[in-house]
Amino acid sequence: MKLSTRGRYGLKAMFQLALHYGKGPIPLNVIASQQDLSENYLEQLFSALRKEGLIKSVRGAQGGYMLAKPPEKITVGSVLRVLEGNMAPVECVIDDTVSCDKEESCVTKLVWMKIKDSINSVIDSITLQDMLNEQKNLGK
Amino acid sequence: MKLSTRGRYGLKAMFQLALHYGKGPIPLNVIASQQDLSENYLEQLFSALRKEGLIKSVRGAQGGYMLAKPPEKITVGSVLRVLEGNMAPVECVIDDTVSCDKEESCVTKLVWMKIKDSINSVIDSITLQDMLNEQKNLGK
DNA sequence: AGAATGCCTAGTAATTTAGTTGGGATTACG
DNA sequence: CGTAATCCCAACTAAATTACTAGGCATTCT
Repeated sequence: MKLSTRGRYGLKAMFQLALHYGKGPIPLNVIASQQDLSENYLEQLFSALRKEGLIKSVRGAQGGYMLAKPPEKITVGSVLRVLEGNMAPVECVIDDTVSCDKEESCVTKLVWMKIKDSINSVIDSITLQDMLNEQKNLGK
Repeated sequence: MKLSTRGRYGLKAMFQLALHYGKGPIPLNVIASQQDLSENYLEQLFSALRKEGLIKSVRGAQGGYMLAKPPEKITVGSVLRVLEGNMAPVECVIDDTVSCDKEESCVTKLVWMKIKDSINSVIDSITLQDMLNEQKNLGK
């Protein structure tokens, strides 16, 4: 049960934007080369993040990307959900609609729900600002 | 970040074995047909579970599989780790050895560790016996 | 005008997942 | 004793997903 590169690259890139928050846009190629990623691939991730309102872009020369909101308003969960889809371990616990035809009394479903809730409570409780703070502590 | 069918099928099958614990072996084809799965595929999962000592087999006619330990001694975590590998969301937090070349002060790694710890604390706290108990409650 | 950017869609290569096939070994039962 | 029921194992294949790559258009700063 692994995250894909979308979540991994994406969160790291968002953190870069957070480090630069308030100082104007950063072009994609800068982030891509800092992290040694394909610029075109990262672009796809940023496109999704932009459509969901987490970042905004400035087109044209001297353009680039920046956070659409201050780092304390962006949770890790919101980033990961854009890039990875909902963070449920199985389809049947994504939302509350009954999706599992067979079993009304499915015990494994209870397990999957507990896993889902636990993941979500972690990722929704961490903001980019928290990560910035942790970065400072690591430096010391 | 989804579980594969290995974890999903496998846990459900282990639960079936738990329901039958103490009553002799159940043949694979019974479980496979109950859950409408390929017998041969399920066999691969059981082979792994057997090698890890979670279930044991009786060969020959009237043979089958049974739990190797009572349901209260088998955690969901031990089952999922056999079938899905370690349950870390990224490679770099699987064990304590330094695997990430670049960054000593990698903030995203802290996030991944928190996710990992939270998943593991959930799955290690649920046993097959807990699932049996929950089943009873659902019935009421 | 031209260079530096973002925007978009479609293609493709690599990897992983989810099986399938088929033959062998063991054992209960008639 | 022989046959059917079972587990055991390894190799193959098909399908799906992931991770890019390619390339052209749109916008804007200088």
